[in-house]
Amino acid sequence: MEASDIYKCIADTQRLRIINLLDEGPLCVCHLQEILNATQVKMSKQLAGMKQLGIIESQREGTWMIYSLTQPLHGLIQFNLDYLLGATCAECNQLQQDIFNRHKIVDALAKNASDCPKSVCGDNACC
Amino acid sequence: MEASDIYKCIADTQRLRIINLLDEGPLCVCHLQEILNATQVKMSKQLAGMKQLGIIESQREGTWMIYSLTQPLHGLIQFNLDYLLGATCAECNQLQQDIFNRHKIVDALAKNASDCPKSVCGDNACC
DNA sequence: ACAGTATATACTAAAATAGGTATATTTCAC
DNA sequence: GTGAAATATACCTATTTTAGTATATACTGT
Repeated sequence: MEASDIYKCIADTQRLRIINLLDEGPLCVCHLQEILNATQVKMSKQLAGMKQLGIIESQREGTWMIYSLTQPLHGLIQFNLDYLLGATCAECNQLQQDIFNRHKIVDALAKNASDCPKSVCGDNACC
Repeated sequence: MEASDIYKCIADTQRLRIINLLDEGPLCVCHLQEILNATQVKMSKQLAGMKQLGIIESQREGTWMIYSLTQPLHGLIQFNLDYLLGATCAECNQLQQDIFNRHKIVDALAKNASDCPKSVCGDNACC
């Protein structure tokens, strides 16, 4: 994975937002879709591209496909994520907001075990 | 200048190399061309795009057009440049090598005042 | 005014990227 | 094995990006 591949990836705001969300923990496609307000196809294709690059990986859980960041996260990615989360700009604020929305959605899921993949909200002891 | 604009810019290795070279000091188009082994048109167009973004600026000196990084350099750019110069990867090594070549070329210029824009090699007291 | 050097731009073609619609695959519950 | 849910893929089109050829512009020295 070359530096330029990483920059190409995070140059797209939505891909950057995906990385940011997964940095908080694994998520399945439909929840990413919901938080980012994206279509299923677009999300699936972006995830496929990022997986091909090796930035993320997936693991099936029933009908859900759970995506997570490949560990250890490439230093350059972590570096930029940290920078952006500490900075002030339209995109940076969006990243913060996404994390907030992520918690809201995962918490809501935690109340309904059947909507809740273990690896997403297992910590919330909901399923 | 949004973060994504910056990433899009440095996602191209040659544009990243231009930024790296200019971080050492101003250079004119033809010397960038020489160091990066690029055609005149390609170089001119890349510089125009980066200037439009506000990352670099230009100043005429006779028939030469001298390009330099707009100060202060955007934190995100400086941040990534520092990271890459301290890391080990194909692209990172290239950046180091470019700086080495830059010195060689500027030093050679310093021996022939007529080839040497003041703002490029003025420090070498050649022109 | 003219020739030469450095750089920029117009125009065009090729290539890469992105997004949509329709369809396929995988798994589960019954 | 059938139907429903979640996800992936094939195929097509629109948009963006890139790079080349030819030409224009700006400046200098004569």
